[in-house]
Amino acid sequence: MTRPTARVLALLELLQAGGTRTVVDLAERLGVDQRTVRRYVEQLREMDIPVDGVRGRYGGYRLARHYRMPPLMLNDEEGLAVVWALLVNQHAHSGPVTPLVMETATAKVRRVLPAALARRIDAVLRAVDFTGERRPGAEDHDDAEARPGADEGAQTLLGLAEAARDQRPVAFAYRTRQGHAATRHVQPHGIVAYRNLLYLTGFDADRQAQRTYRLDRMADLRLLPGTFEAPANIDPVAQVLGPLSAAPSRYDVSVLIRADPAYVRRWIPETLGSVAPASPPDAADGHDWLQVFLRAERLEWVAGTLAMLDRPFIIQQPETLKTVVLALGRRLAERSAQ
Amino acid sequence: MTRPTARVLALLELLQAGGTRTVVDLAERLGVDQRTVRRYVEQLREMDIPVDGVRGRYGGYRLARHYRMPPLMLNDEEGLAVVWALLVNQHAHSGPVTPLVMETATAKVRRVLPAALARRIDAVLRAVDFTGERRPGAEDHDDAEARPGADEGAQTLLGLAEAARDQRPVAFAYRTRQGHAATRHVQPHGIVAYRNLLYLTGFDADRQAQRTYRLDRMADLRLLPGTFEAPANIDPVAQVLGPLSAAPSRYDVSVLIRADPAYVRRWIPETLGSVAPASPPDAADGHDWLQVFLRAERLEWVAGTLAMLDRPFIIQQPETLKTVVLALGRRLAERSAQ
DNA sequence: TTAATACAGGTCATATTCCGCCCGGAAATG
DNA sequence: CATTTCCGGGCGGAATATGACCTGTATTAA
Repeated sequence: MTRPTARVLALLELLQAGGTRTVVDLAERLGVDQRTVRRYVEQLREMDIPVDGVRGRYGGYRLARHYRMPPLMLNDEEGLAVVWALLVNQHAHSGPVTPLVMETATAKVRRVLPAALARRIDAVLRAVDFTGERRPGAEDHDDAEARPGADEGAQTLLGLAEAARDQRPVAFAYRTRQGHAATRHVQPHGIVAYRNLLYLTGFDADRQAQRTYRLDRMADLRLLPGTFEAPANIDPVAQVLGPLSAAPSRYDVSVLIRADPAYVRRWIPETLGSVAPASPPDAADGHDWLQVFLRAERLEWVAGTLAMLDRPFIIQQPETLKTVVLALGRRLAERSAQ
Repeated sequence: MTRPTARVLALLELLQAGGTRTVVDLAERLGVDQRTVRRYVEQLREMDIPVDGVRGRYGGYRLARHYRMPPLMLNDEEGLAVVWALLVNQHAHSGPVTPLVMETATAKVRRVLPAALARRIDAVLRAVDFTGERRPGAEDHDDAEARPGADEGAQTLLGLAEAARDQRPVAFAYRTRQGHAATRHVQPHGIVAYRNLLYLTGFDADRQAQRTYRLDRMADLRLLPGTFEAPANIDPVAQVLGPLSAAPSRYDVSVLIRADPAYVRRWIPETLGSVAPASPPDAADGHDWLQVFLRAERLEWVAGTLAMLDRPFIIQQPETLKTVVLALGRRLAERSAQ
């Protein structure tokens, strides 16, 4: 019992006995100074063990009653669902928490599962190999970028959600795309999960306008005093998806493509364009043609997609797209000749 | 985690996750020297915590099976991690269990969380909108297909994992790509999660050959009597990825591309090809060029990808690819003229 | 057999931490 | 109001933890 670690553990055991104990009492039993007992309590709290301090006469320290997880009565499928979900997320690393947290959470959950189920699930964990693939779908984002707020991701999400629910304005440091950091004052409306990223929509008090923010670019979230009135008709999803598909300097593209709808859909997600059967301009062959509308930031991307599809197409709009496709065709021809 | 005390307890937590861990692993996780980890183990042993040391290759430290520290409550981040993972999986519907099971599991987990945390997480669930996105990355599979075995997916996975661990042969009904159903007798070796699908690798007793099966096409899994000897060198991952990237009628493609590696990686996943910096053939500009090797089933796909990338490239191999790219370029030019 | 892996543990110089002892403060009780 | 109890800052010296380096040994694969 000469080591601090052992004493902290002993303190935990004392508290686990139940009831409320004063610092004086604890200090005597552990053979250390009262101040040291307080420091130990501090340590336990840092380990997320909820030690309540009751002030005043008849006060003392006590353990919050639900510091142990009650046994989770999950059946086989449910137990697997929980562990599996954690595992997949850990590998994909989407969402607001780090893989490390996923791991400790998995361990804790596993420990409260019924022994028989735990053993079965261990077999699964050992048998299954996850390929090292990254989750695709990051085309729209610069993923190379570091995530400085990754550790506090959970707190940011929890805090924003509560603020939105309670209609309380928030402030946070925001790193813009250019790397500048600045403080934003926002009335949070909703949070949208899209393509493995989280976005906050809200009303920017400084700019007096609706804005969208990426949660992984936020830091130092804090509540501001007061409340706000949430506007009636807000659609956070539309607000997030809108700018992504209908950006300021956008092109409305209209093309006919002779292909299978499902095939086309592999390259043009729903959020970017519509795909519908169409009758061809010349009545030669009566079907197979699709009318595709889409909005794009760059016509080069559209040209590339048309090339990737490698199906007959007819460009209707805009005229410029024809030039871009022609240019791409020439570049390809040229390069292939080398 | 700067305190020694906290680190010792953290080590205990790590060991409680189960399994055997090496000192190197533990030292990295705790951020201390290996010697220090050994000292920590010593401390735990002094506290009568039975830490077994397993020597030799595949050795490591492990907790004696009986010892169980009371499972601590999930903290904010961990609670969020569990619920979030379930939620994401529910929407993406990957893995072996149905969304309905996800839902009941989520409800049960939510109920054991401390009230304060449960309230915070409820706020998150209410605030976050999931866009209706399907998980991308399904290009290789026919996802439209129904999943008849979805309900028993969990049992199939659990059963196969146990069979693989215990080296017991199994039988199951298998629906082939053409829709035929037939019974297979297999010695299960490993399970691989790839692109949201699960694959079993094993030795087909009837065909006397290594085979790969999709778990979502299996039904009526049952154990067969007897055991089998698992071959020494099996690599389930390679066996699953092999046929996908190195198909029978394949092309070895070698190109130089002048672009950013991360940019190229968006279109060429790791499983399909390698990307490495290269010196250009003409020493004109000394950098920026990447040497890309990839294997493809169809050269048209390679040509489309080169078009999509829209960066300067030089085709090295195969000669045929030049023709294909040239043809694509001409088609594009032609179509854009209409 | 040899090589590789991984636990076991000694020693020593140097940080770092821990501890007890101050202190003033805040909250509950009566 | 006084009392009890938690709360936590600061300080200096003692105790401890740490990393670097080293030798040894058990186990397994080739």
